[in-house]
Amino acid sequence: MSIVSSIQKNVTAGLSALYNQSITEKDFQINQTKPEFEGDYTIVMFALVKSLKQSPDSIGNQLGGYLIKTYPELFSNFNIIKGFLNLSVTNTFWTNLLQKNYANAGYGRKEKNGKKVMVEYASPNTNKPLHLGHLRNIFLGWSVAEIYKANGYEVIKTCIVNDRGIHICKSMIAWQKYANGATPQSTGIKGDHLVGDYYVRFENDLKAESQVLINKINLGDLCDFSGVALEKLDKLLIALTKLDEIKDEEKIAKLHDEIKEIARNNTSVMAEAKQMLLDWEEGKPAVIDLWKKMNGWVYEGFDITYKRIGTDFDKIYYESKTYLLGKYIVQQGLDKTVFFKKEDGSIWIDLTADGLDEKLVQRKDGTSVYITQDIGLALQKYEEYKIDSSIYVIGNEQNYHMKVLQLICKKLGMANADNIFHLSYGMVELTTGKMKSREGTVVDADDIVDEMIATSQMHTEELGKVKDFTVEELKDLYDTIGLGAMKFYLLRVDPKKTMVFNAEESIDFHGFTGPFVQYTHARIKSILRKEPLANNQQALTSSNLLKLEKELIVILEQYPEAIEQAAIEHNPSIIAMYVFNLAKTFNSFYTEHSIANAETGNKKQLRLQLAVMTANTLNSGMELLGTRVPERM
RNA sequence: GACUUGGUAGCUCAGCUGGAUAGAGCAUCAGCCUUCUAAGCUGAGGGUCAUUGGUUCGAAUCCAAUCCAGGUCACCA
Repeated sequence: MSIVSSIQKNVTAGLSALYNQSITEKDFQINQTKPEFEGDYTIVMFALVKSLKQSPDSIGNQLGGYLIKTYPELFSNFNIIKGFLNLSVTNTFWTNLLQKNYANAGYGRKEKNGKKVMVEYASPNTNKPLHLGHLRNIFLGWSVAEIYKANGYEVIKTCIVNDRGIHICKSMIAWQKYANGATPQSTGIKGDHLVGDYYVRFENDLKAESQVLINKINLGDLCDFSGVALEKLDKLLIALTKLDEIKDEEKIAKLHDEIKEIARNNTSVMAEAKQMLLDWEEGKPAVIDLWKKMNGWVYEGFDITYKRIGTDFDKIYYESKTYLLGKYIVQQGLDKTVFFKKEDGSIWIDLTADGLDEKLVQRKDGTSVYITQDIGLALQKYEEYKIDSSIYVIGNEQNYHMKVLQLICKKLGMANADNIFHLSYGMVELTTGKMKSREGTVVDADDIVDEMIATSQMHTEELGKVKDFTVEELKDLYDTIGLGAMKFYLLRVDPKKTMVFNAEESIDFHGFTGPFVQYTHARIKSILRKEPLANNQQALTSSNLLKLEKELIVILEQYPEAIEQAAIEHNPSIIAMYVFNLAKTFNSFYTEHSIANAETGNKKQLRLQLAVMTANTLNSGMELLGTRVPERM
């Protein structure tokens, strides 16, 4: 049990003994005492004044007196300042805590709780390489998985590959046109990048062709259009002439976007892509073969990246397989009247009673939409692994989609539908604005990883501390530091929030960064190589603890709580902040006090234990962030 | 327009289930390496917590309104 909960318990017991009133733990708060006051933990008396009908100081005095009398092994002293009861914890408590846990590598981690959770992350499309946004997603998913493991869950890491759809057809069309049979082998280009290049090629063609159409439309020439598209265009153009007078720029831009969309859909290249999608669904061998070939290149490319950044999956799902299950479930749901069919044959669910709209789950031509396969997959996950809960690491632009998905699962009677959790994370923006693939401002994952590793190499060489390392050891160290910096940078921010990626800041290895934490660890290991801690040490007599010694133990005591909180909030940044705080405190301690030349043998022993426990905890915490810590750097 | 998320130091972020004088890192300035790794440490300056009102012993935190910014509202995925 954490010290705060012990105090909570003791205070509740004390209050009921003193006042014969049942005060619960929610009726008062325990905070850490501010450094300018004496004491370790503070209880605010004001909250109790009303129910106990006494002055804050009087309650404080009685409660403080009771606590040190009743729990002398825990509390040594108290004082009251302006209604705040400050409690001092005995040195014995702190040294005992240190003695008990310093050598425990699993400190802070919980026993298995028998529950299974699935974490879905990464989930890329197979038409272009991974970018910075994917990295945030992947690091988050991995870290949350580790954090859940540390909390006693059995975790299954999974990934749904969006390998089917118009996007991959676009790459295929452009490849057929321009590639002359080029392959990753023949060009030396990583598979995912090669396929991505042809996707860009397609988009360029599409842009050029649609621009011609837009120009004609702007001149009032609609001869390229017919049917529904023509009708829509007519309406848009009329709306535009009206708005020109009002000068609502936002609305005008919106209308122009709609025109652009119609133009894009009316191009010959788009028609080719759509035809290819139909051919794919019909299973035309030539299309399927090409699809398999190009997807294969992408997977090879992804695998290289995954391996490099140290991520993997226990199970990979493919959309090309799950969509059929989705359609099957939609049929079943139709029989159960969860869904209903419209006259044109399309299938919908009515969510208006839940404050949402009607949502299409299957097109009139019988093909599945995005949510169809998600329904199938959600069910399949539960049936295949008998999981208790399911975490989806997906960007916040899909909040609505996930809300709908969860609701549908519930209506279909899925047992654990309430335990679907959407870990909704914010976009990664650049200092120059948003990343937009169409404008080529996307930061490529492989590039940025290269850059981070190169930077770590540069710094390491400049400092020249590991000149005796072998080539392999050096390479491993550069990877450890470069990736450590990268992961820490992306994980140190609350996942929910949009974050700004500052290229200059990201390669800074000082301050609130991964390398700072890694450095602290290496520093401790260096001491321990010279001053190994003997195993069979007698119990320490709890002499006076210095301020920084105690501060370190106090922070170490909070680690289990941090692990727990990180899981509750699905938030690795709690661990990042914790580990930084611990490293910072150790560094202050390190410069103030010598370990090797401590004043007494007893002190040396205590400080070595502190060093060992700090190193263990830094290692453990960084592991939860998917990051290694080096022995030397 | 509806729904939703955010606005805290020059920049990037903590703090938000109400508590004492609002914190880090970067950047700026001033110091510290013949003793355990200076990727470190110490100190200084830097704030109308978007604005206004309310709730109360006490508000960055809760409530309301307003302003600003992002996201969603597809028979795309």
